[in-house]
Amino acid sequence: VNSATIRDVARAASVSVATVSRTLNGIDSVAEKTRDRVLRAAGELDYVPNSGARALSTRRTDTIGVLLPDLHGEFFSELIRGIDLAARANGLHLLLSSSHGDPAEAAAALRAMRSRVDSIILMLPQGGEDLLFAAGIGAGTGAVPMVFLGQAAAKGGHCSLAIDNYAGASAITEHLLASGRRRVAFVAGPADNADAGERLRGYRAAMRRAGLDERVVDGDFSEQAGRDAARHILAGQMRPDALFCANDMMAIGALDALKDAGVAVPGDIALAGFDDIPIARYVSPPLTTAAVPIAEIGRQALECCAATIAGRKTDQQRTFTPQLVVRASSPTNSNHAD
Amino acid sequence: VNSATIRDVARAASVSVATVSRTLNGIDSVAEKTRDRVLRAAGELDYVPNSGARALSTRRTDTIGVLLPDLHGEFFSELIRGIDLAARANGLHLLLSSSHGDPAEAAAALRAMRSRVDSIILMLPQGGEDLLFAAGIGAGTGAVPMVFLGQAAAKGGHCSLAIDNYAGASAITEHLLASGRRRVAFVAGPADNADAGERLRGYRAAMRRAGLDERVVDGDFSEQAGRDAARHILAGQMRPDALFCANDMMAIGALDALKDAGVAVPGDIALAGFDDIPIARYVSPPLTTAAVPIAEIGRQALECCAATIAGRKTDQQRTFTPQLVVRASSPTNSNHAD
DNA sequence: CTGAAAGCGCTTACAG
DNA sequence: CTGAAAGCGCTTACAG
Repeated sequence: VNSATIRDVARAASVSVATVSRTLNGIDSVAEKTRDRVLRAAGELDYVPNSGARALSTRRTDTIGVLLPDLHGEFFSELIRGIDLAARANGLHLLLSSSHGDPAEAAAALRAMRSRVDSIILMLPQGGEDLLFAAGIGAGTGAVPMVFLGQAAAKGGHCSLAIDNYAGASAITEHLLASGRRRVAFVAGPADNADAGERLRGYRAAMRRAGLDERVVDGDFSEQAGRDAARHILAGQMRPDALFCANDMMAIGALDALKDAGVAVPGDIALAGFDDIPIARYVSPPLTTAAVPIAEIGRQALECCAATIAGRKTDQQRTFTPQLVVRASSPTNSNHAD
Repeated sequence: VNSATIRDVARAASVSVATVSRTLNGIDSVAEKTRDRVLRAAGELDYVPNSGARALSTRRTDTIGVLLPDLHGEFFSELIRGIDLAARANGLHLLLSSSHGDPAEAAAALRAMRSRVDSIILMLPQGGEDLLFAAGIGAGTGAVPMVFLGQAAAKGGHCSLAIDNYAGASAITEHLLASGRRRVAFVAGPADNADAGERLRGYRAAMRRAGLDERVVDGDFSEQAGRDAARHILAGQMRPDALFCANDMMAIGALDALKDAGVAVPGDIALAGFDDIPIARYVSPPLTTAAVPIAEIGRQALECCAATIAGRKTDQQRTFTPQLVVRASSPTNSNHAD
């Protein structure tokens, strides 16, 4: 790769490299005429500063690292889109990586990112946050500022953007109950996932308040888990009249299994999910869910990074409350005859 | 950011920085004892080489740039996932960017990426390829090797992975005709999109071979465009008995609009899409489509980058033929009474 | 307003 | 087998 260097530009414009640097960085007073000459030379040579060299002297990479547990599906797609949008607006690059749910892998990825980014947006698969800090990552002054996604509490002065899963799950459950359902079952997410835990807690609290027994089936956020859960429930004796899945993907899987089994939704069983991923409105019947502003969270995460880099603020915790979206899978005025 | 530098490690191990470098890079003969000492020191200091500095002397960044027209939806999500998978396997980082369909923006992004990556995977929105080369990007010896996605022809020794859209669209159209449909309408993709153009060509050829009139409605790959197209067609006089959308998202939009209008699918109108994005099988009825191995293409694109960097090969053109997937939206034995 | 020079943290011939 | 030194391409006090 033989691109032009700052020296080539300096030579072409008959100035020192210092002057080229100053001109291109828009700082310092550079004579109008000199400036023009430099700019023209840079343009003709199609000069683009070498980012590695620049990073070496400025200690800024203008890059944000993004570490996600997975890159699969609509949720992460939306999140990345939101992050990308804000990154472009801030002139920042994005270094993307996924940890595939393995905390050790996440730690390794974080370490590899260290010198390549100014800040990191990360979403940890499990309660891996502690693990991370135990590994010495994120602590100390030498640490890269981080923005945690989906964790209720920010540690050591880092930003954190969380979803009020408890409130969202309570709202969904209450809606199902208000529509006349009584035997509301819940399909849980991964046991070690904080978001999933809160959703479970929200469901439980709402059932308790209504004086009803809870019914929890295991799941792992995958569409297949939803399918399995639905089958499991149909095989049991006390068939529920409503099924609340901890995320939309599982609800979609469950919907499929229910249809296969000839169970009417919402006629026999009302169905609800969580997230409001784009597909949610296209399945049939459209899915009731708790809408999480995914792209917006991504955008704010990036803005948080940008602010931290710019030295404007350091930490900040924000919680997004999901909005109940009632669709045909669980109509409000349930004509459900029990 | 005060991470340990190679000098710190050298000091701690009582050797020169050259020896540390050699040890960590696994090259050259380093005495067993020295090696152990260096490794221990590096471990204790949690040393990670500064990537910018390393890139400066090796001219390798171990990073692959990915430039996509958009980051929205399942298609790109799958693609990125495939790329990421292979990147991890090859110890490569991913720098992600989207051009939002603007060729000028794409050129700027490419330029900004230049010094940050060893190779670039890019998918151009329009016939922007020519535009790119006209802008001097990708030409010459100083150029970063690129892998083109979705373009039939590789330029200047770059790799290219393409989809045989023509074959896929022909197959879909022939399937619809074979199931007894005669008035097959086509909802086109963006006029300036090469993939979309080929799909249109495939549809046209199949209709011509069958001696039938074509019927093309404009679209742009968005779900909304599919909805609009369906409405447009229902408003017309000659109502088609099959609708073939240039991609799944439009088919899903069309499906929604058809349902709203009380039109039975496939009873009144058979429906087909293209891509086989994950949602395709979850809509009701499940969508007939031409399956494109999206993640696999992403994986191979990355492998192509890796191979080029390693100096193994330079160019290569591969074409993937989509596979016809018949689902309930257009059953083979159509009980369609015309 | 501009230039010479040091320094950012690495790698790699070149000696020894 | 190991070290001293040059060099990668930038930025930034420090002089002038």
